[in-house]
Amino acid sequence: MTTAFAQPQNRAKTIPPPALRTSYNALKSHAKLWSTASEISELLNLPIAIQRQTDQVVFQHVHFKSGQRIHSLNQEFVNIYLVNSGFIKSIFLDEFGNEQVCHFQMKGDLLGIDGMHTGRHMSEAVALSDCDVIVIPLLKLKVCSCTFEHFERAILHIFSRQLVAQQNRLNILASKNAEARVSIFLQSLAQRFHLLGYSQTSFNLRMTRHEMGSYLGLTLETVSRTLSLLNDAGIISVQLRRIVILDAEGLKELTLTHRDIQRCMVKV
Amino acid sequence: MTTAFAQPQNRAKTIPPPALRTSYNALKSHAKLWSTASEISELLNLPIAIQRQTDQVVFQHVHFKSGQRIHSLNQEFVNIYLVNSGFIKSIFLDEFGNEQVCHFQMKGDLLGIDGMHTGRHMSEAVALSDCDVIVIPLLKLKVCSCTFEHFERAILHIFSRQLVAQQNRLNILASKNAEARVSIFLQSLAQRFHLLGYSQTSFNLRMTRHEMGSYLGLTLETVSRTLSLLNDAGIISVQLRRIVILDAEGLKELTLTHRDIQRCMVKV
DNA sequence: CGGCCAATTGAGTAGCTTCAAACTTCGTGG
DNA sequence: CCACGAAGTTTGAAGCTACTCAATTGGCCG
Repeated sequence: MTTAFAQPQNRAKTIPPPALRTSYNALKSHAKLWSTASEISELLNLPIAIQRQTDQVVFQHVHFKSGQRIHSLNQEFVNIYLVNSGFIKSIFLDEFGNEQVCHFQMKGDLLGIDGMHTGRHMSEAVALSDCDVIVIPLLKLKVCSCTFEHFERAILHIFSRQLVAQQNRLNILASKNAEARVSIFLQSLAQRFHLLGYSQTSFNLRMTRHEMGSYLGLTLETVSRTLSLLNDAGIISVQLRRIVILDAEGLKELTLTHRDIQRCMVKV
Repeated sequence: MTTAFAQPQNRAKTIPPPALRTSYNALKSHAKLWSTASEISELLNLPIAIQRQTDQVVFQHVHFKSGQRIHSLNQEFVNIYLVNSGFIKSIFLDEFGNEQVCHFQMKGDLLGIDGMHTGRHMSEAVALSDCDVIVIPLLKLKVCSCTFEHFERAILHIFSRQLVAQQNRLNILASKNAEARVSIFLQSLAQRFHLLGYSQTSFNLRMTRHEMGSYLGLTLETVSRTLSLLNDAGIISVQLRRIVILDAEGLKELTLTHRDIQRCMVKV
């Protein structure tokens, strides 16, 4: 039985901001405290499994309340975090402390790998709902190298996956208009909810218009306007954070910019 | 003595497009054919060195002429590539075959890691000048696991570094205007040339305005106009692809958008 | 020289941002 | 319980940035 790694200090250290988000703790019931490497592998949806012989090692789960920080800027890199339930944003702070949303993580997504290279986290992660997070003490794992080796290989795949995903986002920011960006975002959310077994046509956004805008490279007003537009067009129904996708096909069509269509015509 | 991995078929297979770029083969003279893992580690500028005992393994260098493909879309993922000399663009092709430039690679940069996750390359890499590229057959390395293990650890760091770099680009595309984007781009190029021992104030661009625009999320006209603007302001001198940075401080100041300054003021 | 491609420059416009105001929701404290 | 304030959202009007379309110039190569 290999040792387990306690990480309780993180939980209480960061005080949540006064604003308490709309909590949605549907998942809070099946609270687990420990996960094996196999379970983690499954959660990560990896092509190669982290091998079973490492299942003596178990990883601690930590709960975060809405608004709490999972890790913060310049914090020493010790752990990576795997979301088991809840919704998290990771943000990048520029020279002036303006936040730029990097990603929204949910079940099965990994956090905090940005700290590996420099040894310090380059970003912050903040819970947008109550969360259950598996703490993987990557550096300490080096000690029992048999486990680490498998983990490294797994993480390599995840990195590759994330790099491709980032690439995709770059392309979107570089070439799509507001309508396309928002509809791609909604579709992506819908798909992610679907994969987790939730409705893909009806869901609650967990982020503000501002956070959405930051993620999509738009202002909050443009996001709001675009949502209203899709609403008026009958493609979706928007009621504050409640989204219902009424016309999935129509939404898909919007991902093509005027520009895309023209370029397509030229080729044909 | 472990085996070395030949990879000659790549060289001749892809025919270069008719347009032959302005070649600038200053580095062509010290043509090497093989590199050890230590040499590679140094080239990659890694915090942890790939260990010396792996130096029995050597890696083949392959030459590419300007316009040739290093790897192409959907090609099976076998190798990753480390640039030893020359200038390369990696591009992403969208649904219509429009290219979106992901990155410009030069000495010490890695190519092709995007293929790891799916087993096929998600992007293409095209030489913008004559290049010398070290071929690292990542998958075959798994056989002699002692080497692979060290490599994996090294590559993990590189991935982390690249993810942070991508994050940065995302922030730029999401929040900076044309002026800021172009000046950040020029500064980044200047610094990279500097690190390689070249002049950081005077260099040749190896890419077209279109490619620059694609990378920066701008049209070629906007790039051209912005360069002319910086030229007229006396901050740089532009003569087609020849760039001279006249006022590095002035260039740095341009990286702050009107928007940034306002937000900064509000905070103070 | 002519053809081709890259780059520059201009004019007009679409789309997003900015600024501003009104409204809703939610939590807090009287 | 209601009033209040803070934060989030919506919507309008005006302005500006970057895009589109178009014409021209300059290099390069056959």
